[in-house]
Amino acid sequence: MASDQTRTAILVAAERLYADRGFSEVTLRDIVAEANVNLAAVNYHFGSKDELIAELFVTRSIALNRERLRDLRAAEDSGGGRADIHAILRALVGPILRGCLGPENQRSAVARFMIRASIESVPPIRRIKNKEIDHLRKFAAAMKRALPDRSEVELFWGLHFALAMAHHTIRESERLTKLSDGRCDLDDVEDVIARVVRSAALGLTASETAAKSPARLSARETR
Amino acid sequence: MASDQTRTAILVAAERLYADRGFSEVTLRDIVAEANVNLAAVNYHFGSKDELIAELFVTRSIALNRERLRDLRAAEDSGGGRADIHAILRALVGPILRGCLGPENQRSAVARFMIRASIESVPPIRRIKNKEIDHLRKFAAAMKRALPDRSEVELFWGLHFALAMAHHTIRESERLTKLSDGRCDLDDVEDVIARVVRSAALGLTASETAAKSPARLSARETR
DNA sequence: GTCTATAGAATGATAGAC
DNA sequence: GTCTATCATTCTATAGAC
Repeated sequence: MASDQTRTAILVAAERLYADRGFSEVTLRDIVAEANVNLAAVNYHFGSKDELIAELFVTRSIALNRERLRDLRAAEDSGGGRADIHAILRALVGPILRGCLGPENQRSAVARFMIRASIESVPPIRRIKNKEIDHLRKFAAAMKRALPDRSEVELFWGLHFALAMAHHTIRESERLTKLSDGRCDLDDVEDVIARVVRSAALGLTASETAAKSPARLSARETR
Repeated sequence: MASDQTRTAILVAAERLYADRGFSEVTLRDIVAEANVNLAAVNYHFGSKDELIAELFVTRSIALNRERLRDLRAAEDSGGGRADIHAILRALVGPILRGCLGPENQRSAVARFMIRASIESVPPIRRIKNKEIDHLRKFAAAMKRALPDRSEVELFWGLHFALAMAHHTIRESERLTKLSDGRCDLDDVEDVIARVVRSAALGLTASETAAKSPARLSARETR
């Protein structure tokens, strides 16, 4: 049972250090020093540095996905099995944005770790992300119920763009703040969520005819 | 002058290997073997592994930014100093999407390198990206000329979301293909560009009143 | 100036004693 | 399960040949 103590100590120390400094800047020796355990303990309990990162990320991803699905179910239940498209998109992007944005000092080690995982795309994390497709399919299905007249291709693109805006906002929050001289307020998380949801929903509900306009031929004379 | 040969050989080999395997999977020894030069030559010509990556990325970024600005100028010139918002957004996201999407076998080592740079966000590349703000300001200014009635905050968010959709599509193209069972065609680059431009422009031109709706209070009972 | 050979410091991983 | 000692590999730095 002493094993569990060591194991947990490593996980806690690793998450804190990765959140603060990033994956590439933290060595196994840093982690074992912070956790007050032996260097070989990491390899014994997790197998490798990559598997340690993977375990951390899997744990946090499961919690995030559970939160998303709870919000989605709540939205569909309150709509009698068919949720509003805004509520669906809000369930998709709300939890991750709430965890990763907001005033600096309020962000937990958990959220800061997830930001790192989003920014520094290391191999073990990429492998896990590729398995999230089943989870996303549940949202695609809910969107189909909300907008039965939309083609599935359009729905997939809308889902994709919603995630794009949410993740990019997390990844590049610093740049957006600088670019706008602080006028874009990234600490107002609910405002950010509303913007992402509104923008993604607009693309899904606006008249489709504009999509195939010949505008694509303008402004290009070379190549 | 033999220096230039060695230098160039290192750059060519490094770009090819990084494009194929990713930054974390390629060692300096792999690069010097591919380039048929000595290990220390890398340090002599570039100082460190990070500076080699930085030089590669800077070169490619400059070329990309030049292409973007050329498209932007062309759009503004043909509109008498005020371009259509669609043309501006197209100049912003078109060049990078054309370089990084399209049929697998048509993607050059250059484009594949830029994809890697976009996916595996290593420290030297992050540092450079943070300096791109001046470049983006030129697009923000053009957007202000195109939509003088829009608040600057809205314009910055629109610019940000356009980049979000473009970059996320490059990063997660594989996942979108799998999620949609191949129904979202990422080889049709001009269609992807049209979708991104349309979606971003919609958010900027649609009636603003919806942005601050009370919908943000729905579907959340906990936390 | 240009490049090579070689040494140094640090990292992830492992074998084997306890 | 835990720990010490050690390995192979990596990036970096430098002395000195051409």
